[in-house]
Amino acid sequence: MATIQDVAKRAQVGVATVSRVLNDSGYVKAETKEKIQRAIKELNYTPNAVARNLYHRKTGIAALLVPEISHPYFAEFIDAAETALYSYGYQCMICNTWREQNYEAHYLELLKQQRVDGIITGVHTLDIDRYRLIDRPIVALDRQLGDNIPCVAVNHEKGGRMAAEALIRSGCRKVLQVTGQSHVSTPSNRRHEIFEQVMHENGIECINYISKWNRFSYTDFRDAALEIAEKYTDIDGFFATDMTAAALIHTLYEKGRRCPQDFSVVAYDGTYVSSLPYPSLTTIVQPVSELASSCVDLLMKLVRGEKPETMNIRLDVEYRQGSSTL
Amino acid sequence: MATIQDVAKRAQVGVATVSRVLNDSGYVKAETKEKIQRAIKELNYTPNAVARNLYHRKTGIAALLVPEISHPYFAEFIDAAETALYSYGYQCMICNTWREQNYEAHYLELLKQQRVDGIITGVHTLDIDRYRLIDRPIVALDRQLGDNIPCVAVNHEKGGRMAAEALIRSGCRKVLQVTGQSHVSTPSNRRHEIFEQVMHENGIECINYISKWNRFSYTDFRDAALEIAEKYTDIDGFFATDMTAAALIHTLYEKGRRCPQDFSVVAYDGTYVSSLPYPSLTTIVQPVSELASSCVDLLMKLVRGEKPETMNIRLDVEYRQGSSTL
DNA sequence: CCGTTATATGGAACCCATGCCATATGAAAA
DNA sequence: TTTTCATATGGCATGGGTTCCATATAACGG
Repeated sequence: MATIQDVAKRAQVGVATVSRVLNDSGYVKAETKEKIQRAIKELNYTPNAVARNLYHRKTGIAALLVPEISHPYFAEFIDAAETALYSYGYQCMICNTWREQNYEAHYLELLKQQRVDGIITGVHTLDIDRYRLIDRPIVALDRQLGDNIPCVAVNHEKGGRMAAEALIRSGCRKVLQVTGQSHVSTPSNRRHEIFEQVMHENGIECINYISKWNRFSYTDFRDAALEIAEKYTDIDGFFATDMTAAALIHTLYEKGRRCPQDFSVVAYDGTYVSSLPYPSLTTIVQPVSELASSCVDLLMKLVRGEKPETMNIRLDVEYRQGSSTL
Repeated sequence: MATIQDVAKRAQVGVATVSRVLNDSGYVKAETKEKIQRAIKELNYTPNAVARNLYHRKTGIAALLVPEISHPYFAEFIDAAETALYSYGYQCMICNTWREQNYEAHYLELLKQQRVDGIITGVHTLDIDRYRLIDRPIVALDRQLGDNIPCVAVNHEKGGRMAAEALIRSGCRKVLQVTGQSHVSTPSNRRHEIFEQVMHENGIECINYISKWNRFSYTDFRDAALEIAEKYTDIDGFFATDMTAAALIHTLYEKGRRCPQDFSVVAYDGTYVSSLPYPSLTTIVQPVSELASSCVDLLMKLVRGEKPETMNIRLDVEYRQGSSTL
């Protein structure tokens, strides 16, 4: 590919003058400018951003670490984050960690090498300490990564409470919630603690089913739903994320149990998945787009060297009534 | 951040020697090596990939152009592509074009500047000519971009035929297919031509409904489904992509029409969405992961400067029986 | 003991831009 | 006429690595 030297040679000027034209800075005679622009076109020249980035010590790239891109929650998150980054003139790199420490660690190292200007991490497997050594701006989604890394999340306490209350209103007497198997304590796990607490306060038995999958795959959800259907025949209320909730409804339907007549379901997340099953899901909705743009806004602040007003952003959840509860 | 100069100074050696240690090349005394590694650790030094990339004239980055990240088809595609790229030691940049020429053009320019090593494009809005000037390796998903850009797609003719035959087997007498509004002729549009053709061969009336949305949003799909439900009351067979098919089933159900008793539906794509509605969808499945890894394999070949054996890769589609047809 | 080779290290050009500084010209001000 | 300033342009250090080449010492065979 042509370089600025080639352009300078062809236009018979110095590289500095070409640079001035490229960046529209300093004095350049109109005539000279034309000559240079002609040379640029003739050579199909495009400035090398790598060289620019080296000089300016910034890349214009931000990275997103997610456990799984095709999970609807993260797909929507990435979608919104990319759009927000674009509006800041930033490009977006994605890193799929598959919930594995190795991937996460390797990617962090890679991103540090690539000198990305900032990182938004939505993964939870790696130790906090590993993040300390990455001296780039970082924003965490749904995870507390120490004192100097801001955390963006929704109000999961409220979400867990809303879910519990919806099932109680729906008349449930014995409920089950499907929880993740996360080792680290994340804000999002709080919803399960609150959910259980509210149930106990109301004298309702609450079973915690710990999911075993670590891939987003409908067949895994179905398998879990089948196991639940066989093991717990007397549950009349479920709390799970969108996809698992959908799998539960379908699986139990095949066992002859109708939702919402025989049992109720409250889902969590509120991705488009919640409108697909029949009956449609009553869901606690996370404002994914707002989460993403908050992360990006915050990250851009860090990139500019500004101090964020708060290290903990908590957005509100929303209750969306579907047909899976009474 | 520390540079190789800092490391050299601290270890009291030349930068060349440090470089040798970093790249494990040439001769370095064990003692010196240790000294250098100590300095690296003490300074928390990480080599600057931007500088490396500049010298080597390659970035180790590939870019994915997609119309919309959160669309399940593309989310799964990106997911698989990222994984494949990772196995080649490549990082993945994503660009959301929202089906707009401006975004697509702007991103192409940006990617050229950033000197990404390769581009996989899954978007169709921009003129072919614009791709000629991007002298980087490109692979196109589902689109013919001239003679020297390879195209990866599924056998859409077969897909369209299978869909038609499924509806015929299901006893349909008047069918409707929901098509995109694409201006450019893409391999994927072929399925609609074949579908219509097969219907006519069998003396079955076929209506083409051209979708108006250009965002992936369930409410848009529902609106379209509502319009269809009201305008065409005598249709007993539908052909549409997963999400639209789901919306049709739900909307018609609310109008008192049961699937598959009163009408049949064949969906296209075969993302996880097809397992969510009730009844589950009979679908023509595109092997999205294989499409993605084919694109990546092909792109890596181009990056290495090899000539691909074929400029047209066609993968097979699969018929998956659900409960939305008889 | 000397020429040859393996080992060990550093200097400097190179990758491709940017932008400071030096230099040169023409015009306006003094 | 001389000083001053706006205009115009080019040279070169800089950013942070890599690698070729030059140089130096130690080990080895003859």
